[in-house]
Amino acid sequence: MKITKSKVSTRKDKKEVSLPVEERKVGKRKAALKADKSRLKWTKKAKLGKKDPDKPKRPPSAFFVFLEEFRKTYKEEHPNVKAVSAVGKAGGEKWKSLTNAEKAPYEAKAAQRKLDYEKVMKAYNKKQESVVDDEDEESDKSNSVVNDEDDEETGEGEEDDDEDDD
DNA sequence: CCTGTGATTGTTCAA
DNA sequence: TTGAACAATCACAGG
Repeated sequence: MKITKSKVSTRKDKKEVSLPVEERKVGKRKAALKADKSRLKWTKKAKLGKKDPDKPKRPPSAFFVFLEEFRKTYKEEHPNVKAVSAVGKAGGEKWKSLTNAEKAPYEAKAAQRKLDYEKVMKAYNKKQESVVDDEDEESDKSNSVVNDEDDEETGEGEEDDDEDDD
C-alpha cells in the first residue's frame, strides 16, 4: 500500500552511502514497484484471491540457495540479529567472496531447480492462454502436448564435483 | 489479523 | 535487448 520507507523505526542503521552503490539499478526496487505494476497484478495480490492459483514462483537463484544455508549459519553466530537485511548484506558480501568453484554447487542446485521450473512454466504458460482467452483452452484437444511426461523423476544425482578451478 | 517492508543478488518474464 | 520485478527470510508495525 504505502511505499513510505520511513515507517519502521528500526532504520537506526546508517545509510550505506559510504559503500559503493555500484549504480544500484533498482535503488530501492520499491520505487520502481509503484512506478509500474504491470507485473504487480500477478504478484501478492494474486494469492489474495486473484485468478492465479498456480503462479509459478521463480526458482531460487544460486545466491538464494547459498543464502538459505548462510542464514542458518549466520543466525547461529548472530542469534540476536533479527534483521533480515543483516543476513542479506552479510550473505551478499560473502557470496562475492566465493569463487566459481564454490558457487558451482549452488549454481548446480539452482540449475536443477530451473529445470523443474520449466515444467511448471509450461503449465502456467498454458494458463496464460486461458487468461487471454478463456475459451481458447479448448484448442488443446487436437494437440495433447500438455501431458508430456518424459522423465518426471530423474533420480536426483547431482554429485558432480569435477570442477577444475583456475 | 494480515500484509508490507527491509537487503542481498540472481534469474526470469514481458514488451 | 533491456528493464523491471520478484525469489526467501523474520520480525514488527500499521491499517
